[in-house]
Amino acid sequence: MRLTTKGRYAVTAMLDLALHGEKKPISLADISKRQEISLSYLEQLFSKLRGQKLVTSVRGPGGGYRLSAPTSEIRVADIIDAVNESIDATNCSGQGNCQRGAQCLTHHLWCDLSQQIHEFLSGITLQNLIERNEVQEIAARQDREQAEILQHVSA
Amino acid sequence: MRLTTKGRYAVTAMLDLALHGEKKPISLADISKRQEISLSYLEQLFSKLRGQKLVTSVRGPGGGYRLSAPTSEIRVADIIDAVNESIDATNCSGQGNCQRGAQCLTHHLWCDLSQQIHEFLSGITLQNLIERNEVQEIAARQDREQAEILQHVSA
DNA sequence: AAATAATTGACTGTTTTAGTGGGTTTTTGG
DNA sequence: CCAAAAACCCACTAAAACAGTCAATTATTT
Repeated sequence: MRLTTKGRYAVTAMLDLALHGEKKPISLADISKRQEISLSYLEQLFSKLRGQKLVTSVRGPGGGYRLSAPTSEIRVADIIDAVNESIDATNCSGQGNCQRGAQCLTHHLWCDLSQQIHEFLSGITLQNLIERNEVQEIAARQDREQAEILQHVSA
Repeated sequence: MRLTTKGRYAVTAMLDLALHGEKKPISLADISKRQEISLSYLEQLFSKLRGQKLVTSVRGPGGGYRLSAPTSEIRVADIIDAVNESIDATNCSGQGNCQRGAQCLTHHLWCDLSQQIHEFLSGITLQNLIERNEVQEIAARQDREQAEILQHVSA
């Protein structure tokens, strides 16, 4: 099982989209600045997210990405799955052939753990995250910081 | 966060020890055969398990490893920790400095997830695993298989 | 003395991560 | 119409971790 920056970045970027993309599509360049994730890396991630139909894209100036479903219907588990970070904790991908075709001694333990994690992350939608106070506060801070940077540039 | 064969092997080996090591110490060679884990790799793992005082060692013929506590007091989470597979799902090791000293947008989510997993794996002891039917059955199968191999060798 | 088993440490091939860089296409605001 | 904005696509890479091997040494017991 893996949960690395890849999955974390994907969820963070999707949450950024949920917070800012109500009206117009949001460019990866914007997300890159706000969340401090490299643009090229975001492109890779969004290629997968688009493949799994979690977002839709609009090309050209003023374009960017949109969520392809309401925030209350996009679950964290879906996002992590989309970027190929399996939530599966078993070695045999749940097949039960971990020891010469049969189950290894701890097979059931990892199955139970996988299910536990999956239930937890499936129970959390982007909407749930938006409603949290900490998320609101951090988002506000990030918006302030970006506004300051824009001032510096224009000055 | 990572959960790979390293952590899985460690738990499997410890469970093997719990199942077979009631009277005499168990050699890594035995565990290696039963659980099909390379001996050299087991040596690495047990070096760490010993460092965390989860097992004690006895050198020389008839030696091997013993659990250093009753099976009901060794939790799966302890074993995974011991082999350096952090159960922490955050990028900042829980420090909250994921974005230029402040918290990133999804910091709390990963904290919650970490806690969830930790609680789950802390709630399971080796004794709990032993008491499961599937574990008993798989252990019995492994003992049978090893007995057959011994017959082949002597024949 | 010989065999057993832990202990130690260096070394290695492979995979994944976390990117970078360069180019192409599509679209639109001016 | 056209230059710029943005998605899209592909190849490449350094570093780390994983999963393991190999060889040598030390301690203990029969």
